[in-house]
Amino acid sequence: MDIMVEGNSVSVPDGSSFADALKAGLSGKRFKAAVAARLGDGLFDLSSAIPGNSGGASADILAVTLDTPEGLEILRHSTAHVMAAAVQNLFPDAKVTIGPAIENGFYYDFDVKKPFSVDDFEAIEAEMSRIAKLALPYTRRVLSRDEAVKVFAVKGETYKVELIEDLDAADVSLYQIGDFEDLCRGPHLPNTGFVRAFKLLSVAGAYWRGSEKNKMLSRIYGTVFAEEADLKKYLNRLEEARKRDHRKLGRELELFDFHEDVAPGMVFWHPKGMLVRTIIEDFLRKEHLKRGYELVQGPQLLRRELWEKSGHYANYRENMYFTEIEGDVYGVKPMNCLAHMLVYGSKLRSYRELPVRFAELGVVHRHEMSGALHGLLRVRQFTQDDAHIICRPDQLEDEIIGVITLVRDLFTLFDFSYKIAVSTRPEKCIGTDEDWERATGALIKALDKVGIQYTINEGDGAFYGPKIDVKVTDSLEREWQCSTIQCDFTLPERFELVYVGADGDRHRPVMVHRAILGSLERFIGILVEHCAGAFPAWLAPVQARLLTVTEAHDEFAQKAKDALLRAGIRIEADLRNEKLGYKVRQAQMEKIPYILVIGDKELEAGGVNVRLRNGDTVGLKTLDEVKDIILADCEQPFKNGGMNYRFS
RNA sequence: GCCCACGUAGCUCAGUAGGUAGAGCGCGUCCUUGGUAAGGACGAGGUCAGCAGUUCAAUUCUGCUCGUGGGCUCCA
Repeated sequence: MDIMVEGNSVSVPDGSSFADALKAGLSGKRFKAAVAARLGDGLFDLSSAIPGNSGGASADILAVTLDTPEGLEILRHSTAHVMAAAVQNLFPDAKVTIGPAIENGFYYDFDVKKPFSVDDFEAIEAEMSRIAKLALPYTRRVLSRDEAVKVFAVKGETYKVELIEDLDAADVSLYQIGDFEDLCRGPHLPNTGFVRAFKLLSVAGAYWRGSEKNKMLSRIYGTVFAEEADLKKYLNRLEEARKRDHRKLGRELELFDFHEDVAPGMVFWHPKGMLVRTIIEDFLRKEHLKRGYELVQGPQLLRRELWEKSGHYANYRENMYFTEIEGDVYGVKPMNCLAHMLVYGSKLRSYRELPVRFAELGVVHRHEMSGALHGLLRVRQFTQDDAHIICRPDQLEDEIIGVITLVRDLFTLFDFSYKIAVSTRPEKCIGTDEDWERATGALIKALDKVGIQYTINEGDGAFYGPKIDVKVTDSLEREWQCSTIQCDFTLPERFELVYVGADGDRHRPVMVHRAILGSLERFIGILVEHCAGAFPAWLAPVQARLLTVTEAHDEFAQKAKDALLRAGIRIEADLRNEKLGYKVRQAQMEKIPYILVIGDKELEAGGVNVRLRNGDTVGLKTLDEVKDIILADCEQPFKNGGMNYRFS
């Protein structure tokens, strides 16, 4: 009995396959809905839908529908095959390499004489559609390695031969659609007919196997979804992300810019951006002092000998700037820890003094590869909200708790979601077993005590100690590492840091490097995208602007401005000889939270008419009321800005 | 660094099949005193990223340099 679709009613008999559903004209979503009641949670056995597959334990068992994460991955991987088939039909010389599903789509790398360009997309997409409409089955066969090598060698697919030769397995699986056969673990869709809502997005160069020693291949990125509507939604989200690009908003809102010709990768902060930055900096300083940190500051330049002692000269020189004068070579600091250690070591310290917490908004320079630079998100000169905690081993856990609490509080304040990972001992490392156990244990216990979820990256720690990394997610769904909390066994050793214990002997302290926002530049870049440039009132460089209807209202506007300035509100008056609509438009495009209009009515009432940047009107208010409204708003960091902001 | 694309007015972009360039916004001056997203007129602004080469002639073609954008991790 076949699947029957009549209007909204669907009957799905036992043993129906995904292919049957397609034949009956069911979409992924409707099919899922139809089977959910029968098999629970949308799971469905597709094994019988795969031609040449007899089912059973050794076969591909697909228990998915297309719009689940598992289903999308299969759809995307299968679409990559369709694209490769299309490319080989159109460009017979193209050699195929690899083509996996990725987070929001798929890619395939080709070796071609002339790299692909977006101009090729139309033809490739048309050929893909043609292949998809044929609903060609994906057929699977298993060959021994030697047989498989022969198959690809005959076709001249040298990359595939290399891949197979590097494999450990005795047998490998191949999947074929039409004439196109690819080395592939699978699983795949029953047939190419499912590939409908797809789009090619971009071309890029990519090294064979990711190594810059290898040949540069031509990569095509694309995406595919179960439904046309899902694809549209995704493309709209990309468009929204482009509107929020911090580089665009940075210029439009006069926050910052770059002068690439004279200082690539280094920021010029304009008054409004500098104000935002200063507000954050002031807040950070206060918050650190509250939590028992002390502020210090070291020099930008330190003699080469010191970098040799720390190991940076041997390991990090490529990324450092150097300058020479009168025969002395100085390194521009790429991190702040050395100066902090010198401050610590300037006198003999008792165990009673510990922990010592030195904080610095430290300006560092790192020579990143030119191709890696990206607006505020990857720069060569940046400011870390850095601190070094030097403590006794028995204090480590409490100190980590303090740092994690700060991480939690700050990201909550800024309305960010974040992910935490603990990286443990790598194979190549220094320090004793005891050191590693205690430090790693302290990190994990601290996270548990604060009650924050985390994942563990086995063996991903630095050679000098375990660490906690925190990543926040931006509006493009990109993850950016912000916080890092690193235990360090090596620098206290190299710099012979000591404290005098209760026993009168000298002991070696532990050092924790930590930054919370990471780099202020990067953080502000992420923040601008996060809130689409509509800063919450407490951060907005201009919190309110007074607009006059005619010059008859200028005098009162001036008085109102002075009164609100004295109340601590960042306010401007727009007294220009322009129409009200013009001034409103401009203030709103600048995303100023409060627009205060003064005309005859307001003059008579002795107040202002309040309008919000989302277009809502609050109405006539006295100056005292306006003051209270704005100051109260500042107490609720993200109520009127943040992700709630919408472009008009 | 490497691959591809790109670099024209402050911004967003058009244009020149080789004969030194335009629009809109912004900016300036003047007119307009106007009630919640653009009132009008006139005007100023460009060594067409930089350096070389080909040519009678280069912003346009070629090469190099600088810079920008998308990528270069996610195992067939």
